[in-house]
Amino acid sequence: AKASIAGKVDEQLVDLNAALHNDAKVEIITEKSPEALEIIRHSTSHLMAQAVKQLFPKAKVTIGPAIENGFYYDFDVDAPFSLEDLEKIETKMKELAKANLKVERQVLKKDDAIKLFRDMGEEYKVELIEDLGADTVSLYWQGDFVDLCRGPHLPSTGFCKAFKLTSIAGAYWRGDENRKMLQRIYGTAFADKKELDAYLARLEEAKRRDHRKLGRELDLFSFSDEVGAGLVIWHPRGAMLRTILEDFERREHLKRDYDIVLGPQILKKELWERSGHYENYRENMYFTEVEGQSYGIKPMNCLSHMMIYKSQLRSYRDLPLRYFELGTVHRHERAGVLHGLLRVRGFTQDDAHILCTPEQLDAEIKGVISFVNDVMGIFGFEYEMELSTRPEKSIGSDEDWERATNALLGALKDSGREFDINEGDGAFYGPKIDIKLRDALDRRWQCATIQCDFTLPERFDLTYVAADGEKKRPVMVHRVVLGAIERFIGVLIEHYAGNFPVWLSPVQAIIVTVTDNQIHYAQEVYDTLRAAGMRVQKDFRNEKLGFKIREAQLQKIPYMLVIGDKEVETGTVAPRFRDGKNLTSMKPIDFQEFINSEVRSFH
RNA sequence: GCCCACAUAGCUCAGGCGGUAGAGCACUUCCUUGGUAAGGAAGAGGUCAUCGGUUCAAGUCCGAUUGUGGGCUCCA
Repeated sequence: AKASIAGKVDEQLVDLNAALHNDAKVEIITEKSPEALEIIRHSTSHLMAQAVKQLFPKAKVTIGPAIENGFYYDFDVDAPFSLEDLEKIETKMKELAKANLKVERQVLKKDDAIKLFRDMGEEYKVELIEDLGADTVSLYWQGDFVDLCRGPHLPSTGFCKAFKLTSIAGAYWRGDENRKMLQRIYGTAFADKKELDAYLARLEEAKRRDHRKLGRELDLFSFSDEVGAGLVIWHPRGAMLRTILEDFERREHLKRDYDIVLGPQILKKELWERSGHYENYRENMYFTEVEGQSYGIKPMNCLSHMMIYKSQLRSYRDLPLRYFELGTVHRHERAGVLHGLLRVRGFTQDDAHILCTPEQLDAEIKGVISFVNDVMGIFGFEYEMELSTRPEKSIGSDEDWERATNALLGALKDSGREFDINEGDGAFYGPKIDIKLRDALDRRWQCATIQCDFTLPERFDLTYVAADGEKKRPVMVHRVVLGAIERFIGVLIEHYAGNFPVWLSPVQAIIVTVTDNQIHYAQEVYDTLRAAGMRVQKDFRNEKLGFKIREAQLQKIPYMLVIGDKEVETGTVAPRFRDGKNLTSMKPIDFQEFINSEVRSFH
């Protein structure tokens, strides 16, 4: 039987025992309802706060919401929590859940609530109530514990049946780095143990696929203390993977009428001052000074592209111009944010800048969205789009911002897909569309972005001659499809768990001999396939076949071509796929054709 | 940048209360020529991240630095 845990009255979530009025539209929320998880997690966070208050009476409570995969609660404590504390808290939570304390809602006048929390020494709650600005607030009691909360909550603590505390972290009060750092405890909760276990298993799977682990095991890349944090060193197989992606990108861009361009790594500081980057982004840039001239190592590629535009007088007949560059940039990311390939200091963007007339803007943005859609499909990613609007720290006129925002909005609406709006999340020079892909484990990653910019063309006085002979200002669109190649490869590794499709595999096949007797023939096969452009490797070592198969399997090489006496006699190879399936023997030339057909389906 | 934790052989990890290091895999050599996920033996490998301090004595205790992990803030 499904237990009822809350209710919905006139589309509002309420406690199960909420008062009803005539004509109310009533719905019961059970443990299996889509709304249930959030309530369960929120109530579990209260349960955790109660446990913490009992074990650490001096701890001050702040906030504790449900989040995507669980919940957290922030506490102000004298000493940080330890891992042992976490276990104690979890044990205490189980006790409190077993006691099945009734959870009760109480509505108080603002001043009474402030007095209540002030008397308890809970100054964070006082601040929250004061900022709410409401006349009355609701509180939730369970045993001796009370928390300021909108609700709804589970009827009693016994409904918290499957939870686990997962980690401790520091977190700023109200997310402000100038305010006090609190201690946050993360946990997760589900309706039952089975769902909790499934979630924990998914975490294990994510750990197994971690691109940092696979990157080392598959010998793709490394980092070095001596080189510096956040700077990737690509090993042969990783560099091959990158090259395949880059070749793919060049082809796809040429198909869509982009021009490939290339700018220098360092540009004079004065240019960055003119673009506004020096003003807005200086502390994240690297500079180098020679003979009294300061240069900025580029953190983005747009300035060279604008120089190309400015190198001649442009006519409206030339537009749109689409400049594409696999542009390597350096950004001094703060030490604490670096993370494997996903957040680095030196990386290469598949960057393009489209310069067009205002009339062409809609079509160009639509073109980029369709480009992104094609590429995501090839890698098997679902994705979601978000529009980010003007932030507080920004440059440009209200009029330009409105025009740019409308252009993006129009293209999004025309795409026929759903999208979210992030108010105030745009770049300092313009609004943007962010595209977040979903990988095989349903995690979201930001890769593609489309940014509208009316500011840089103004600052650099970009113009074109319109049909009427007047000089006009072009619009600039910054866009990436994969984003940073480094990050995209990190996501790809985890998405495929290292089992890249054949067209992406750095090594597509490995030739494995059974004994030394076949080396001569095997070498011929190797040379033939290499010459035909296949990424093939050889393993002619004096080891048992089983051992060599195991190693190739662990390297996740798609095809193993076994050559024994039989194959030498018949002039064939015996292919085995990495899933363990053996294919029928075929001539090397036929195998090459077989692989090609698989690869061709992607482009 | 902030909070917490961590740093021992190429990799994964052991090393009570301070007394100059150990395993498995990988590597090298030899034996083995074996048909689809580990054949056998021997050998070589470490300024215990770096710098400084305490101590008769420091992987071990303390501090700083660098790097890494989980978060927070940030991501033009």
